[in-house]
Amino acid sequence: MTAPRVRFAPSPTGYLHVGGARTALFNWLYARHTGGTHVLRIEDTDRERSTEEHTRIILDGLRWLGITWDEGPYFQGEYAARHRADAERLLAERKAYRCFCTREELELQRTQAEAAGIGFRYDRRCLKLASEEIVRRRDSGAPFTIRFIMDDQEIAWDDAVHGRISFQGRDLDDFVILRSDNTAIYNLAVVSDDIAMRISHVMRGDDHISNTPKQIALYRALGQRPPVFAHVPMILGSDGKKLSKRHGATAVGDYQEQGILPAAMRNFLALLGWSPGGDREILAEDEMIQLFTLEGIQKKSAVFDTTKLEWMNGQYLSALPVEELVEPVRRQLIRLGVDDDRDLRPLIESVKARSRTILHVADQVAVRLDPARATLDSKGEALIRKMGPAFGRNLGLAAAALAELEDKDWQPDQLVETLRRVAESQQAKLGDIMQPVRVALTGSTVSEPVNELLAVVGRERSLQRLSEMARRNGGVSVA
RNA sequence: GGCGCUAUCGUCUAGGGGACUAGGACGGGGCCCUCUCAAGGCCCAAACACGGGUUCGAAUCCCGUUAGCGCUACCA
Repeated sequence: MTAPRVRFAPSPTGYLHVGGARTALFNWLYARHTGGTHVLRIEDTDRERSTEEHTRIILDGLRWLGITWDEGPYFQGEYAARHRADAERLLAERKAYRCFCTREELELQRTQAEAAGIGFRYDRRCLKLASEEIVRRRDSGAPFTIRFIMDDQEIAWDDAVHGRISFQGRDLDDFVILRSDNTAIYNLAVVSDDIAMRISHVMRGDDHISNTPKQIALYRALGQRPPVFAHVPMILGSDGKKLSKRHGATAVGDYQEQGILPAAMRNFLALLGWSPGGDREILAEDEMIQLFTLEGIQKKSAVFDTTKLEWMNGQYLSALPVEELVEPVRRQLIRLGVDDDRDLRPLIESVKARSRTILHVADQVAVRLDPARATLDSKGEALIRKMGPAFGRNLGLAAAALAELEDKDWQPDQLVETLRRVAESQQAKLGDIMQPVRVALTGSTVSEPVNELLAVVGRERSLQRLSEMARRNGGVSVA
């Protein structure tokens, strides 16, 4: 058996949708798993909606996810001549015919059928035209499309994910394969290209299932054996409807913006509609490739769960070496208006375990670079209210004690010792000293251990902020 | 309306006739750890859509019902 040839064939009429990205991922995984070839083909035959900008965004999104291709990108628009030749060949072999019906006429027939409660099926009136009539109309310059003759027999195939699927030819109508402007319609273009590119496995969303019998008929009419079809389930929004803009972020670029790591996105997408069997959740690229099979693809559509994506991103974030986060975090800091040339590594290290996205890391790093940026959140406010005057007083005492430490002693061990002594001298719980410090420095009651926080913020900035907050809350300033 | 696809915890899923008291993960709840949170560990709640078969035995095979979704263009 020769190595499979698969393709990802997006149309550049919008951004790279997560559903498309997942289809691309499956194709890529299958190619890598089998040692096959992954072909990228841009289906830009819808001239009205296709743009180069969209093509660029799709390519960028694939690269970001680490999805590579071995051939292409090919552009479908460049094969118009072959599409036309295929249509004309079918016409010459009497497997297709010219249709002179206008859009208006067809629209009328459709609405009439609808009103009668019957499904519309083209009535083949142009197939019945006498040949002199056809010649006459053609010579008079009347525009026409080319329609493919659908036979009435059953068309069935063994889908690699669904098993046997069967349609009756009589339920399908003679569909248009070539527009009156001589350009191919989707079904013809796809089949023509897949034949030319020797595609052996067509993996695509299962919203294409109903196109498949038409395409199989086309393969046969063109004297070719159809490829293996694998229809992968769709991705739904949380309401169970097809994922769309209404559901918020649907483009791969949106998640990149939100600080999701490509490896996390890839892992999450792989597990949406595919399972390696067993309990595996976090899968490295090579494991994914090794374990990927068509049999593991789910039949049922899957709901995109952002919360789980973020959890997975958190997993990747904490496993990632700090070095690899420095650049993405610095980029984000600049967008936040923070330009500081300090070494970010210790700061990232101290916050990344508590973060789910790069944005979240950057926000926290920004506050540690400059505690004056800290804004009180509801939990911080609640603590101040709850502690009353003790908040400012304890803060003042802590600041005074910490001020005694010299720069070289501003280390986690000494810091925690100092604060413990303050607590003991006041016969206060450690938390009553620690929490005000935490709130003063971060605005919230949540952070890394306070001693680490102080160390990372640094002596000068910490003392300044602590005194400031103590003063503002009725405590004694030491600065 | 027609045609097609699908159906296990709220969500992602494991499960291929007996190993099912239906497992894992996210999310939720609790406990431990602890200055807080996260992480980690332990625990709890939570599902085989319904009805018929087949079989000694069905989440698993078959049929029907219901529901959801997709397609039904000179879009892709």
